[in-house]
Amino acid sequence: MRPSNLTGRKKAAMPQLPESYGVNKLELLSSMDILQDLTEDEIETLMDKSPMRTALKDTIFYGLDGPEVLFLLKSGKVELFRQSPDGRKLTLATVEEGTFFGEMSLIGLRLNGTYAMAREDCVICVLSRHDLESLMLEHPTVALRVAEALTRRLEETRELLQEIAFNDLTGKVAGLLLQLAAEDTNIIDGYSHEDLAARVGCLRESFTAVLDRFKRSGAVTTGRKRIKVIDRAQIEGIINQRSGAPTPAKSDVRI
Amino acid sequence: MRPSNLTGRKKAAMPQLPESYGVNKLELLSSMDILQDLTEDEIETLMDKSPMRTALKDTIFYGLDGPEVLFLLKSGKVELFRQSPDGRKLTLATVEEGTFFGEMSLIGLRLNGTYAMAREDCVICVLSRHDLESLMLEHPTVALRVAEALTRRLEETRELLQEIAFNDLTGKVAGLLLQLAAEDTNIIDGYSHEDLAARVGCLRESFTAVLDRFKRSGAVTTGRKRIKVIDRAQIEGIINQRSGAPTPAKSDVRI
DNA sequence: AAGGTTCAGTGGTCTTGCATACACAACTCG
DNA sequence: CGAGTTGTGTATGCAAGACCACTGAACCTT
Repeated sequence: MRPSNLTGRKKAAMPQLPESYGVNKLELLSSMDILQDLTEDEIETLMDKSPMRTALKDTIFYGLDGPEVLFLLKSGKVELFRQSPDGRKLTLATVEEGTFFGEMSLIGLRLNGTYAMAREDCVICVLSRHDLESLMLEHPTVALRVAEALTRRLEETRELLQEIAFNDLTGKVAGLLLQLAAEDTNIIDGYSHEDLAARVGCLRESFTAVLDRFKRSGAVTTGRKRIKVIDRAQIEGIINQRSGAPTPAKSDVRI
Repeated sequence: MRPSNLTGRKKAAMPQLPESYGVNKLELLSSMDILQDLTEDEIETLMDKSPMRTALKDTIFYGLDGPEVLFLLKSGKVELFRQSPDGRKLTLATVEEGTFFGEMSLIGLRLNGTYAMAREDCVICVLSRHDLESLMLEHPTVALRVAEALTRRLEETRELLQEIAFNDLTGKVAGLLLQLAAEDTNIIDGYSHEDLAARVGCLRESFTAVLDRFKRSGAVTTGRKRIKVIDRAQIEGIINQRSGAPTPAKSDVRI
């Protein structure tokens, strides 16, 4: 079942969200992280230029084609992922509302092999490369925010890279569980084993196997599309024993 | 020999580079990618504020500690890497002259578990977080360039991630060879098997084994710290057959 | 020239995780 | 309610790499 269940998605019989969406467009835009320093007027100007779109849950709305644009995610949740020729999927990042993606437009590239899938119904605002550039040039604070956000993501991606490179599967899964478990409830909800496997780059079966070991040792309990972390400390133990922890490291610091 | 040969580096009996370095400081700064839109005057002002340092080849000049600063690399080559508790090393990126690193200072963080090692003698200019921010706010073009550079790196890191996640070792090595081989000569020079293994996250022995297979099939020839790619096409074939290639992919593009 | 150190090449064993193949449970939708 | 779909649990063989233990060659230093 490897080769792409990406196609067989449910054609949600959900009403197409109306263009205006009934919500204050202004309010939506001002909630964007990178626009937070703009005045209402400035946002309004921007508003007029940038079309507002919707993407239904579980649809891939951006693939290999598509224009060079920056997406501002107003509401919903988007997953960015890549796919290997044999259909394996790797989740690069999950984008939450209030921020952007498609930053490749900054350097005149498309999302470039990366697909974007709505994990929830999404309201998205589209900014052309040109508009984005002038926005950044006219409002340095926006540019600064963009740089900050990009830095944060670069760091996250590096973290992920380190985790994938250093940890064995058990460690990766442990890390993922800790990362995803809600702070308060310690529950991971709405992800299938298949989804989670894609985030650590392994087979679904392998994921299930690891999770099963955790379950047996009492670290988690599971239900359909639901994992509850019981013994956080134990899982942290697993991950620390294998990687990530800052080494004292005897470096010749000298500059 | 796993646990850190990072210590036993050669204490190069090389003359400490003079502070001024005999070269025109102005010229150096204006060769920076992110500063290319500044006037000479502007660069001169900046110049006075930012100290100029040198780092000798093979020294780690930034570790877990250190201040929140942005480094502008004037000349030389810097390798950014992480290390697992058991001493394995993973190279995140190699920074070439004319660009920056230490961008974590933008969000008030240190390099954060990342070490920086000079692979060649380096001349580096240091910018405090505050100076960087004001520079970006006063000169939007600088901010734009920074954002562009960050985007490029994010993309590179994602590419690397995909490569590590999808390819088996053979594929990773193939990708690395293509990436590092000089365009003109097709030679990879100055890296030991140990270095290269660190970049694909495997043991030195495993790297040697893969390389040996390439050698036997006539795709490369080798010498001490020197690999020559003979049959580029063949190596490309290996990598493409396994990953990365854009899938036709039947996406429901709909927005 | 001698001794030490860094590189490169090899063989053998052991573990991990992939591939594959089912079985069954839970959910969905007509 | 029933059929199809999606999610989860297991078993088995197999291959890739990690790990370990050396060998010898190239290079550097004195």
